[in-house]
Amino acid sequence: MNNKIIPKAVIERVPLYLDYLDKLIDNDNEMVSSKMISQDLGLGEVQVRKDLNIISGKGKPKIGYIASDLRNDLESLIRNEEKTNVVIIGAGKIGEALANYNGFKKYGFNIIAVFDNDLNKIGKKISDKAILSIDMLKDFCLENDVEIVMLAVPSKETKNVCDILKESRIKGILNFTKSKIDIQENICVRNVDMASLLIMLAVEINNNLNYNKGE
Amino acid sequence: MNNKIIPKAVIERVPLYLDYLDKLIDNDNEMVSSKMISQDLGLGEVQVRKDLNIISGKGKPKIGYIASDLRNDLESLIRNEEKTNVVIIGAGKIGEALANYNGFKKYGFNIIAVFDNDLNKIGKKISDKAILSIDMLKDFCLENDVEIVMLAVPSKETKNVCDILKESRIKGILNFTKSKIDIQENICVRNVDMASLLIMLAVEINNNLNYNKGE
DNA sequence: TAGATTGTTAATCGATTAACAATC
DNA sequence: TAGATTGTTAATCGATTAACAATC
Repeated sequence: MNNKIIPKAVIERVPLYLDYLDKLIDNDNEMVSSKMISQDLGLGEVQVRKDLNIISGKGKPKIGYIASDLRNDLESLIRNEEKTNVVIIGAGKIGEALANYNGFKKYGFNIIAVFDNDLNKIGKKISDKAILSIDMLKDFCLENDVEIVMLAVPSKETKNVCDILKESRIKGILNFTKSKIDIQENICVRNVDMASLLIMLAVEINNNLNYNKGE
Repeated sequence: MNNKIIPKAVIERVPLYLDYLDKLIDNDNEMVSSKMISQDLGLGEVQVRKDLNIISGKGKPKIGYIASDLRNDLESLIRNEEKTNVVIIGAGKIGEALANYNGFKKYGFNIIAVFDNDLNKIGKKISDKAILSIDMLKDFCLENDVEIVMLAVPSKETKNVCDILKESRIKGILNFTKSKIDIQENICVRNVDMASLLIMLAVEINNNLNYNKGE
């Protein structure tokens, strides 16, 4: 269907648009225009127009977009299936926070299990999600069509887990470990590192300060 | 001193370099070249050379960089003071995960307290850090020179907290809430949203798949 | 028709990459 | 000196913005 490749810069803004539309639809707004969105989100008007055109392209001059249609097009960008199955690997602090977080469901992400190798944790639950043994990871993924893995294990475990994942037919990894993921097999990887986020903020702050002090 | 403005794209790579140098120094390597770094991190050679030149500029032809000097220059990008004081606001799942995470210290970030408005939590501790009442937030920040705030409260609380923060002389906010932070006052904001990260990964996956199916 | 909003084409800006000159 | 690595200048690429034509 939609076989245009979507520029990376646009992808970064998809969650923003989705969220905005959700609120709009909740408030019973039927129509929406690029101008509205751009103003409310603080983005450029042309930028939004261009983004929406790439993503949906169903805008009508003078009228704008039908909010629910636009939402659908944004959503179909995220997944083809009814639901996207996700598992969390690592039942430590981060894994637990992820399992408890309930903002994923709304976008069709279904967290169906948590994996760990700690015998004290296996068998227990985190907010309704069973903690299973890493030994079952591969079979579980294959049987349940798991598409995405959130990886939150200690760094030294990363390699082992990745070896298992290679054979688990998953499509993407959200990597919360410090280790670089070295997987070919056409698996998408996005790294999330709390310390990095803090560092980037700090550098921006210092830049900002130096700049304001005058050149 | 270093009053060059550092491009955003370079800032994104600073944590990567820092981490790489840490490992290198741990293994007693004294010297390092752009080529080494670019190969190990999978980046372009010229890109690394240019980045390091902007960040440090102390490279010597034929020799390369002194690893520890380079590390220092990267670190001085992060902060001018000895330590950067940080507080966490919100002692929920995310706040807790952040407080427990101990990867911040290494880069000079000092998490000195957690704030919440839940009387059941105030007075307790999360891994050594006291949970204090939000009422004390402003004074605490002023007295302790808090530079950065990690904000992990329920969305509806965001506005209130921001009003307090405006008067707390902080310089940056790492925003884990869904709400847009509307603060002028020269405060840097970086938004972190778990759902967004997952969405971006999912879009990339679908893009990738469509692309591979041939145009 | 007139006005508002769309999509598109061209210009600008910033980041990456390629080519090369400088130097320990 | 020759070789390796640096920093810099110019070319390319991608994203944003500005200007405008198309249309409900």
